[in-house]
Amino acid sequence: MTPTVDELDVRLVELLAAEPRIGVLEASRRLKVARGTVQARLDRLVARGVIKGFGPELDPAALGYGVTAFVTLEIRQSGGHDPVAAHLSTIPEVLEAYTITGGGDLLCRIVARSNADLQRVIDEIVSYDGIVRASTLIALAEQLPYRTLPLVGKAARHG
Amino acid sequence: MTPTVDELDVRLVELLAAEPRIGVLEASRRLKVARGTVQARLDRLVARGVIKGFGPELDPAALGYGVTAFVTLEIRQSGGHDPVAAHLSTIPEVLEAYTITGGGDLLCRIVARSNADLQRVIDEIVSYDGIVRASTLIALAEQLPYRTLPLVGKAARHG
DNA sequence: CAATCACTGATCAGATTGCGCAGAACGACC
DNA sequence: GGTCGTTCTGCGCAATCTGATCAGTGATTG
Repeated sequence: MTPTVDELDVRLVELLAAEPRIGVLEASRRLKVARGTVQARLDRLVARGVIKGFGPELDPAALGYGVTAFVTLEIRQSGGHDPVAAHLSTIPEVLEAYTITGGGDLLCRIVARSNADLQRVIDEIVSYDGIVRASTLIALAEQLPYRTLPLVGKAARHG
Repeated sequence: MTPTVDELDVRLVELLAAEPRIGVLEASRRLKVARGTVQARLDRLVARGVIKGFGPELDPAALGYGVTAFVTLEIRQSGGHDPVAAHLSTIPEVLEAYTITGGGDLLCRIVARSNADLQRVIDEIVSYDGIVRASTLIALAEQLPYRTLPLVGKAARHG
């Protein structure tokens, strides 16, 4: 299988990650390649889905949501996950949710304005009928902020 | 406390999230405000930290890392978390890590190319001296992809 | 060998950016 | 009521960037 990305792609992605606001032209200068090349590479990366988008990254903490928690939900067997996911999607504080191994449960990441507010959010979550139980882990500190850059380098080296 | 964001900020952020590649000028046309306003709002949002950046969002799955898992690490008491975090940061497959309530443990999100590869990653993680135990939850499906947009709207309404 | 593909370096018109400025609207304050 | 500070507007300019295209070149492949 052809490597998904090559060395130039990696340099391009890293450059864009470091200085997102530079344009294609500037990027081509930094990378010492023709502008068309950068344009083509970018298009290809987006087309392949390696780059999902360039949307603004929002910081919940800066919006006042300083408390992060991980909640494991136990689902009632009947009904399945989809209705539950639909319910979760209506709650803004639920940032993401995954089904995980171990009895058809869900793991979701939620945020809140305070510990008291966290209680409110959890109550809102468990208010749904199909949810049997919720167990919460509060995140105390972010030891390693979300990142994907090292992965690109590895993917390129791996081939 | 002054609301972190107002209604115009929300519309701006939502617009940028929907179509990240449009420029300031186009955004000002869509929002029916002056270009300078959009520029000022954007600068302010970035300065406040609400917008952390515009970097490319990478999809691990498109890079061949289709398996996601959440690993809870039990840390040896002495030594603290920092050395462990440093160790984790050297492993590209570890995308993020949080300290969580419940005995000084760590929760981290990792990815791998396959279940077999997952074993390799976990081995690499636990190879570190300060880690006593690791328990893994494999993500079966992404019920709710990571999102923060609804939160902005809520933050604005809340005031 | 010929075809295919990616990269280069260049051109072009049109659009966008960064920047500054004067005026108007708004709320806060005295 | 008057004044100030802030924000938004609408405008203009020079400089830059974009999207598109084209011919030439080197590498790879069948």
